[in-house]
Amino acid sequence: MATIKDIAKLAGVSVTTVSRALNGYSDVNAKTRKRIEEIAKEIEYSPNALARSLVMNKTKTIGLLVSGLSREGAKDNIVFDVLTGINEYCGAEEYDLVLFNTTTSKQKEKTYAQLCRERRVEGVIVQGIKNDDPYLQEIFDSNIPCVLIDVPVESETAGYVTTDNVDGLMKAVRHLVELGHENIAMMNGHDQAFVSKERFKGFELGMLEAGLSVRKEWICNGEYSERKAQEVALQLLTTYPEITAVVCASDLMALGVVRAAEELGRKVPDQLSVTGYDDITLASYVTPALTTVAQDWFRMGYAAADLLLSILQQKSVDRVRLIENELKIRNTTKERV
Amino acid sequence: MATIKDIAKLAGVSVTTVSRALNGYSDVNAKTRKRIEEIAKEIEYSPNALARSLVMNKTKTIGLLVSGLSREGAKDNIVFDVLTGINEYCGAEEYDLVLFNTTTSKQKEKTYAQLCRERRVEGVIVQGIKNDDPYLQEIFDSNIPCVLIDVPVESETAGYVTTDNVDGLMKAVRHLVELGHENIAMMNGHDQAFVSKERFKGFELGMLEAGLSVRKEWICNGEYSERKAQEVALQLLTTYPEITAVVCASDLMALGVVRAAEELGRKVPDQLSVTGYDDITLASYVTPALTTVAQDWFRMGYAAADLLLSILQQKSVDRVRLIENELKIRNTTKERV
DNA sequence: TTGAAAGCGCTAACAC
DNA sequence: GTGTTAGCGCTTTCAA
Repeated sequence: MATIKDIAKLAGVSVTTVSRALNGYSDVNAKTRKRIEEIAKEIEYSPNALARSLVMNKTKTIGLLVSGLSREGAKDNIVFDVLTGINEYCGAEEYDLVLFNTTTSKQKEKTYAQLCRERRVEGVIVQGIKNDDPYLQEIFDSNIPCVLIDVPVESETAGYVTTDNVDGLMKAVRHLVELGHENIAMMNGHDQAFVSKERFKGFELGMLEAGLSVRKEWICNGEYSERKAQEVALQLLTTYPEITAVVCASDLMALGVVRAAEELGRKVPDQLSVTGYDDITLASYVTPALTTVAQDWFRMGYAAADLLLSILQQKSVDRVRLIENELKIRNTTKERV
Repeated sequence: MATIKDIAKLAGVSVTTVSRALNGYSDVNAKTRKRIEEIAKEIEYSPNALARSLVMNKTKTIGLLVSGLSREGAKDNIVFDVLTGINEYCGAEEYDLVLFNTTTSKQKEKTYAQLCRERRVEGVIVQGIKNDDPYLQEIFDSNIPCVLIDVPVESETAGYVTTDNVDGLMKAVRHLVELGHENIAMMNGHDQAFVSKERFKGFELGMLEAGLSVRKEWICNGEYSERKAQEVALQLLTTYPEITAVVCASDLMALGVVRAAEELGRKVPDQLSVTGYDDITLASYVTPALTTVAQDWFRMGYAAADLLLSILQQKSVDRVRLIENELKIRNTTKERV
């Protein structure tokens, strides 16, 4: 593979001159530069990014730590959308992305900081990490520039992007209340997620606002899983048939709840209203189409990359980016009869 | 950031010894090794992969060239699934993945080979590239180890993974024929894809096998797009109401066809049978659930990584990997009335 | 405008 | 077992 040395030899100049010529420095004779450029093209020279990074101490690379990169993650297109957003922004800024490979088994061998330092990534975007992931503490402790999706971490070198989950869930509750519902249950995810807590807060606030009481037995955890939510909802709706609406913390769980209702012979939305959260692709394709709080995952990814690069450039920007959400009313919610 | 030099100084040995100790060579005194390892841990040393790669001429990195990494690609979870499969295999083999950023605008500035050589990736996996993409020729010409998904390229350094698309489509046709259909149309994708040609071949063969004639006017192109397919199908079914079944080259297009049928007041599957291809997540969630030819994208990604690493290790394995497909009979196909 | 030389952090002959 | 030395391909003082 051709190096600047080869070019230097062929052009009869020093490597210094070649380096300068190719990097667009002004103090190079026009003719020399031209000759060097020609030779470079001819011998198909491409700069060795490794060598350059080594000496410049900059890699133009950012790391991606993705927890949901598993077979299951395909159903909600969230991870994918975020990735696309990141990719879009980084592409424009000439940054490359490296996907860190972090199976749980591997986490024991290598710490987060090791992972980052080895590859000398300039910063990291973290997605889908749970509150109890050992890496999270490390992210806190290390001072590697980092942006998290939906996990609140703020520091000199870290920030996060999220949506207003409290408000998002309130929108869902309000909608249900407007439709006359009073016996509203909530299917939350699990406790290891920041967003779960926020969404629950939104539920409480929404109910409070409407003068409705929150019944503890009507709050369940579906582990963000369709199957689990279905199971739990079956139980819930059997025990408390007076429930007329269920707000869910994810679309997948909402799908599970709808299924449970069907199992019990309760038509959605006529005999049960259900709302989701996320607006995954499935939400609008399924029958009945899900009423849900839409999050723009692409924009979140895009914003995350933007924020990270700002941090890298030492810009003193706000460390948190809030992306808007929006209630999409479709066919799983209806007036209480 | 700590280097082996630092360790060497602290341990009072040479950098060579440190290097050897940390890399598990046998010719290091046990005590020396222990001391070195302790110091390394203490000062939080992590090896600089850049420096190592530079001298070893091996990066343990493979490049990913993904065309469908766009907002649209989220609907079919194909890209994501393949990525997951690749990630899974590479993780186990300690390879990292770098996502090449290739917006079309950027392709003009940087050639494929440049992209790869700059980052010194050991090999590349290419997904979603169209026949008319300028990069494809470059992939041919360069001798960078490469594995393509669904594009037949075979050489010393290149291979591909695909499914038997001819057979896959024949399965769909056979199924329809068994249900008594004779007036079968095909909604193909576009001409820039290898798989389109194969699937069309399968259609012809399937029809031939059943003693049915292929009518040219009944073959259309939906550009692998839901909307376009719907548009085209509307036209087709209006002009030729005698058509009782449509086989599609993708699920998304099948969805479009179903929609077109609905528009025309024709119930699927009662008054029109439709088959898809891919078995994307939507396929089984939509109502009616799509009868489709399932491809295991995860396995394809996994196999691609496996094949690429084999090529890298100079193994003289077969350059093509064929993954099985399977007809999933669901609710968009029914006996002709 | 150009070149010599040093050095980024690491590995690997080779010598001791 | 351990150290010396050279060198991977590049950028960057500093001097000419």
